Amino acid sequence: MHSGANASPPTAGPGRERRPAGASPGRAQRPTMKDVAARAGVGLKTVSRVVNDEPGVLPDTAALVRKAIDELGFRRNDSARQLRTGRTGGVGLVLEDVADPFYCLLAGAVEQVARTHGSLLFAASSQDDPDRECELALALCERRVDGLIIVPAAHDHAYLAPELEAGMTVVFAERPPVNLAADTVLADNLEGARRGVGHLIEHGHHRIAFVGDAPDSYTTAQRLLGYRCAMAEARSPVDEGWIALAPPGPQLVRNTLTRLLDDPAEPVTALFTANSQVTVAVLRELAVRSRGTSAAPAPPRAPAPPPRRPALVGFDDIELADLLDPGVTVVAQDPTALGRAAARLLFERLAGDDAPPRTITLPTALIPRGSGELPPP
Amino acid sequence: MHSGANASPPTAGPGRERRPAGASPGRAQRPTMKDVAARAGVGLKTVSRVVNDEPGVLPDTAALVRKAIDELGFRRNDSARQLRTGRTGGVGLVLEDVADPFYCLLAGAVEQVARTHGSLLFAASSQDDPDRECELALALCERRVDGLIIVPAAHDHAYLAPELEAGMTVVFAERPPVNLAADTVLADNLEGARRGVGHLIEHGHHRIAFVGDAPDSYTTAQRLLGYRCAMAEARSPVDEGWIALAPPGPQLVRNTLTRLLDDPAEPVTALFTANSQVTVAVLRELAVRSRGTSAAPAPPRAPAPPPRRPALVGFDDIELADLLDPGVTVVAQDPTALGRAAARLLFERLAGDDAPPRTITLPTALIPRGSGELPPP
DNA sequence: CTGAAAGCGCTAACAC
DNA sequence: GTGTTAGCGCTTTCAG
Repeated sequence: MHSGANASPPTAGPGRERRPAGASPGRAQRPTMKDVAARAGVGLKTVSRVVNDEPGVLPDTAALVRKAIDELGFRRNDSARQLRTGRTGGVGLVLEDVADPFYCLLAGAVEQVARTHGSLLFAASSQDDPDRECELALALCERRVDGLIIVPAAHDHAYLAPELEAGMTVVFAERPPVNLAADTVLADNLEGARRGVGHLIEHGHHRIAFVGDAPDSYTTAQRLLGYRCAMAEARSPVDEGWIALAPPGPQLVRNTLTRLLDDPAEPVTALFTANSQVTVAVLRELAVRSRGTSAAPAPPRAPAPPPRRPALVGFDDIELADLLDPGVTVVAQDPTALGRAAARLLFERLAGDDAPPRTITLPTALIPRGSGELPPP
Repeated sequence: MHSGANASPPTAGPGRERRPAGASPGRAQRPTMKDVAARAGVGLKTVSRVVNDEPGVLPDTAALVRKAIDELGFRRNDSARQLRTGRTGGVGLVLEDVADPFYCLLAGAVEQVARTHGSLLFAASSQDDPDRECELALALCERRVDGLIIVPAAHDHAYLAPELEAGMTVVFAERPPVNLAADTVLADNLEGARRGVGHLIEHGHHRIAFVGDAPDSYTTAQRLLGYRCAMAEARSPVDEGWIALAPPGPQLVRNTLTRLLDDPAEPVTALFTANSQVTVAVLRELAVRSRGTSAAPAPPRAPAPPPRRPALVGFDDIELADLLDPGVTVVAQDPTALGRAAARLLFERLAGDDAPPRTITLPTALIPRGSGELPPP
């Protein structure tokens, strides 16, 4: 094809039919650069130059090549390019769940930064399963992503050590890695919780419960620490019974609230909920309790005294928190900022930054909306 | 290396140092199958067999190979594998925004299905920009994803015709393609809107407004059609002034509501909001109006009569809709079901289904929560 | 300015 | 059972 005999007009060639005899009829074979070169009557490298906008091609030659490309419907095969260049133009993101409204904001930020660097995003959900995190992270390494951002589910990240040694760039977000030194971006969980609980204390509360979920979660542990700090600073003794750590199922939350709020002797007057899932579960239960109290006994004519509602501050902002009554006061961390910082750090590393691993801590914001400013009875 | 001279003990080799002299110190060179083969003292193909769990390798040999793999920290390079096999084990998803709570549910479902087929997910946000959709879709084609799911932003999908011809599998979700025949998964927008508006009519409303955003959006158009159907079926005349089509910015929404609700002659008594963004914007504005009416003039002692609140049914479910007061009645489409159906369809095609393009329409669900059951004044 | 040749790391065909 | 060879489609190197 590349011999001097190939003197026929470039546009007149019938096109090479490369599909093997047995190929399925639906799956057409894609043309390659070689095909384009043949069609345009130029060398392979010239096509490559045109496709990659490299200089040193006569405009006329380039036009010829582009014509062939369009006619053939050629599209460069990135697998081959990646194999040769070593860069994939992709970053991997492993997090708990892409469908979660919190994490999808993080993912969105990562994608946006990646885009400015010409990279596409692999999004993978670990479902908070350590094995799955490992499996996904390694699958992404196998795909030779340029870099990896991980929101850890695993409690040991030694499995990544060989990858780091082999040159993989990894940044952890929201939770730090265990048994591994790597860049990390965190929210200031302890300080945020301290301020949130401090806010309740400022509004006159002393008997404040901490409602969290998994006790072995890093963020919950940090936030609990913040709670203890705030209480200690206020010289408020903590009853260990006020600390509820259980998955936020409706029944469990109900029991917890009953125990905390309906204790005739010493009910708590305020709740600090340790993350958005818990906050929502608690809000739902509080709503049920309100309805249960007011619906049956109070006739609609007399405005029933609203059932005593505990003050509430939640960690993590939640959608429509401002439209609820009362508005939900929260300690908001910014998942977008988290993702953006992690992605930026990643691309700095990819650009050659060799400094020792860094940890970036992002501030949280206290947003008063009503629920956290309710006074004690 | 592979000549007969290579008779040294397999495990004793110093390991090939393949890093070129000028390589940056941080980026180590990854070992290849060839390195593993040398280290284990076996042939390349044997390593390949072990890595791919192919049969026909003596357990002892396999153990030897695995040892070398671990020692070297070998991980198969998927780019090379992809180049050879033609399959990438990746699917692409182009949608408006991965950070959107609606679309991230769709993305989560796609990822979950992909996972059962051993595929990873590329998630890309078009930001509803036609050019960006095109750019991303073609970039994914260049990467030779096994298949592509697109939530269209573009108004013309002819640009994908060469890709389809070349064998790319594409499924459209939520909105149909234009100028292209391809598989599509839609929600029953028209019927959903018809039922939602019908619900308001059943509750005694006749003067019902339709509040949507972009008038050129497929979904808005379909839902408006559903609105007109319902009104026509009820023999309720439609005042074209009730149809508000504008982006849901706060000021615009405020003006719209003022026009619709404060008309002293003939205010509408109910609102049908055409998607979740509009619904939320309207709810926010209604809340402001309530506060504005009750805060200033009414002293806290006398329970001010609640400002007349229009009934409201929204298209799309929204987070915490049940906790608002009143609860928000919605016509819910199931983004997870949408994503799952699209992904399943995609993998059926990849498995060889050659039938002509199909369109799947998914039902919607009317969820009464209070706002849609408010009677007219 | 252009092109031929080498090879990225792997798998598919065949040797042995 | 195991090894050798020949590419996959591209970029790199170096020669015209």
